Amino acid sequence: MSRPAAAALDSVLVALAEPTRRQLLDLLADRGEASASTLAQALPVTRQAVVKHLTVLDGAGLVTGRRAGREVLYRARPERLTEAARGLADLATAWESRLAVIKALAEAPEGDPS
Amino acid sequence: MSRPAAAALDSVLVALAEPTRRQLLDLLADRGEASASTLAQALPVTRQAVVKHLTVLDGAGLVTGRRAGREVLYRARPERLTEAARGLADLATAWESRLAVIKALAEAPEGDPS
DNA sequence: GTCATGTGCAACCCTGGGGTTGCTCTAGTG
DNA sequence: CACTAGAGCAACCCCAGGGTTGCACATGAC
Repeated sequence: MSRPAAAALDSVLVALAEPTRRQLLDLLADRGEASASTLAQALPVTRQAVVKHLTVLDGAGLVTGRRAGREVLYRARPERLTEAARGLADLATAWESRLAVIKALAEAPEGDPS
Repeated sequence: MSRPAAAALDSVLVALAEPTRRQLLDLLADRGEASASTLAQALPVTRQAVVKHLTVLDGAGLVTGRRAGREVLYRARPERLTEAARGLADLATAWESRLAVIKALAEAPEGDPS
């Protein structure tokens, strides 16, 4: 069941790996909704750069945009973040069990009944 | 208390954003321990590339290496992943509460007592 | 001792993507 | 209507970092 989620997780991780994008999400969490132009004013980058980042974030599902008159307002989507967190947690669990198996085998009595 | 954790989270996210590194972690979870040379044989990249990735992963605390004779054996550290997952979950929660506040304000009666 | 295997370091190449500028187009405002 | 503020597009710059090759160094095997 986690197979299709892998790609989604990946895109979220890639999106979150960028400091500027993290900042953007932070700003959005603060303001609720904001346009690219507005967000750009709070950052040391151009509106265009912000737009690109928002595109990436949108691709990862971390953000949605809605048109309001002549501007586009974006807002954060915490659910996706939650899902990503769950994905990572699941991964961690999977690793742990795999490593546990290995450890068990290593500590098992030598005479293995092959 | 989550302030210093932010940097750690960032390094983990950056580390995990790389497909090859994800694969490396997967391999390590499978084998328990492995050297860079061994890991490189299972991937379409050079040992040097693997070494670089392992360095990054080590920097993020996702992996540890121990010297064993003339080779260095690495193994995954699921705990760090778990911590990262928690970090993301906390972030998500923070966003949600902030957005909830904003929404509440938006729906509040117009006559704000400024 | 010699040989083989594996690590460590350094220089280098090259693509991806973060960032910019410049322009056009659209939609509200006077 | 003319004017303005914001979105959208495209070309371009630049560098971080993923990947490579080549060689020197260390350690176990013979």
